Amino acid sequence: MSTLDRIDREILAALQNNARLSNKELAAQVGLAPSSCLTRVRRLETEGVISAYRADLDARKLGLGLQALIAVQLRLHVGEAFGSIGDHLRSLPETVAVYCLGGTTDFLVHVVCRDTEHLRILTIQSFTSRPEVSRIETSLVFSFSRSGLPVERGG
Amino acid sequence: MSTLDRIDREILAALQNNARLSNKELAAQVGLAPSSCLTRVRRLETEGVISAYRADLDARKLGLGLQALIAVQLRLHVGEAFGSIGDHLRSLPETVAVYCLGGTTDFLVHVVCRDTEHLRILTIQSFTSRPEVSRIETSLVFSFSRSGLPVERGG
DNA sequence: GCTCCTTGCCGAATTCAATTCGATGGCTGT
DNA sequence: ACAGCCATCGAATTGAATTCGGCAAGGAGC
Repeated sequence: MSTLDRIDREILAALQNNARLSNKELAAQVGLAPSSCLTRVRRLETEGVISAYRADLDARKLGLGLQALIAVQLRLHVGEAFGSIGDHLRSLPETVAVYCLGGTTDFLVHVVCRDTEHLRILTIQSFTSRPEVSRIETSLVFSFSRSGLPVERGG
Repeated sequence: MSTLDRIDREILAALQNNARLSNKELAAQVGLAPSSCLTRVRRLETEGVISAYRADLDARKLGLGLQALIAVQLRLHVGEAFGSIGDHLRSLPETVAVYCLGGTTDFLVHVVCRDTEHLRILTIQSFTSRPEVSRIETSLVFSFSRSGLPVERGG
């Protein structure tokens, strides 16, 4: 796997900002011919530097106006169940992100809900009732913003 | 703004999964003619249901092998500085996501770093040294996974 | 019940982009 | 200096995006 030069990084920055940029426009932005640009994008894809292209949706416009972070602490003796509870948390439809952490909190789960009642039922049914779970702490998310990875000078 | 029907939701699910799906393929998946499908996608974009298209990059392949969550607690009397510290946190190149929370933790910041030394300097220079910040707590992120919003039956 | 109007769909025609491929020029190592 | 390698280019081709006119279904008003 080759190293990323300045143009690669410009490509990554541009696609991180707008994944639907046409190859022609992208090529113009980075100063390459479309064919050369396409070659680089393909390489970045196959090497896994670009892992996916995703559309970001507005949760509120989907009727999901409530977001929360749920900190999960497991019982001490459930080391072997670590993976399965992680899979469970990831598989919930309300789950947007799962962090597996070091420290007293084992998992931090970002969930979206319709309303507080939905959240209440979710915490009870999918978190507290699990035997591996020792305790949870739910925090309301007032706002959430995400940005891309820093692509300039990565090493 | 109109309500989302079953086909809209199929479009959203498909684009959430692969934002670079061609309009032709997308149309085939949802059972519409390409022209009709394009009309719907345009509507979802202008209405803001689709807020962005982003390329997901592999942090490790960019030389960013260390991720952390930094919980930030502000001093009691800095209500007016809430916005500015939030902007500061969001503007850091290492920042991937910022949660503004209710509870004892005011902000939770997801950062990516090259290594532990990078993280150490980041926490000191960009977090602890800020006057608005009362205390921080840094947790290592062992793994992180993100999924799309639930698009079927939104509420 | 009829008609008008709106809305969403289709498919052909057109425009434009993606992709392929052979040729060119620079770099590396010998 | 020479040979081999690699990334680039640009023309040609393929294929997709986009536009547009017409059609059919559904609802409102009469």
